[in-house]
Amino acid sequence: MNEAVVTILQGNGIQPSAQRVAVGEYVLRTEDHPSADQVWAAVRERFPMISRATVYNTLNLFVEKKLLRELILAEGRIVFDPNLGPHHHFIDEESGAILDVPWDAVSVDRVETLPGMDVREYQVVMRGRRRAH
Amino acid sequence: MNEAVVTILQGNGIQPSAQRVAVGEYVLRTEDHPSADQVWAAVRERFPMISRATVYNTLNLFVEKKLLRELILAEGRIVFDPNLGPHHHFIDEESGAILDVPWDAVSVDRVETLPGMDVREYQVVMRGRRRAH
DNA sequence: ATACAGTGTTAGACGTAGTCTAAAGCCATG
DNA sequence: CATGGCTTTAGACTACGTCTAACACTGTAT
Repeated sequence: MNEAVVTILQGNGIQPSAQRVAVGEYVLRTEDHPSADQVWAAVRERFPMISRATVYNTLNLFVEKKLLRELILAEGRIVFDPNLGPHHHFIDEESGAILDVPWDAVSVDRVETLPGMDVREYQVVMRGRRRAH
Repeated sequence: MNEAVVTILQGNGIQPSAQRVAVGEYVLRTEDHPSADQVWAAVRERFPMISRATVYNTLNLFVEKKLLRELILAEGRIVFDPNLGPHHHFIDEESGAILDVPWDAVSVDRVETLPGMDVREYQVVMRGRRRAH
């Protein structure tokens, strides 16, 4: 078992079972924005007998305990983002890949003053093509 | 048959069948952001024998012909937005309602200069609570 | 050691959203 | 009124996610 992940789980009030650690080892480290079934597939490579329900339960538990954030911006699916700090998202229309965009890379104004709305959080969602830079 | 809708469909190269006009009468006028099944339910009230597949086919046709825009920001579902001009979106966390926010109500800077990304379109997605104003 | 309680895991059933398919219907044209 | 092309239909199918009920594991009290 990975000690670092065990510590993170315990620090957030989660019993570190073998299955939860296996899910955490993958999903808390990845730079991707995997869907639940992608997490299931990745974890099964090292833990072949883990069940679908356990992976879904564990992901929902991690979201509840704020180890992951749920994003709803890819094609009709929920994906998970271990990057908890505020940031924006860029979706590559060619591959469907979701990239993080640093919070300070774009600036947004006047969100706080919208009439009739208490904005608790916001982000810019961009779509386009990746290119060489 | 609603003449205005018939004209819109014909002007966009769509044969105005009775079913397509019925879908158009609802979805091209609404201020809501209905899901496909909500459109199906609404249209069936006046056209009870219309099939699910026809509604889905028609919505996809409208999107392809640019009469509707597809949004992927509600809870795991695709919704349709007849407001084609650029605008932002506010999601009321209490009710799940999606509200349009005028393009000029917020300002966004430096999107064009992101290294490695050709941004073709973008929008600000806000979440929070509605309040009296 | 043994029983028990509480937590976690499992397979599979289920619900919902959306797509696909094959057959049938409609309608303009010759 | 036969033909061909487009449209619609019901239902099968797929994918994603949740739920359920049984089972397994762990730790504590006896």
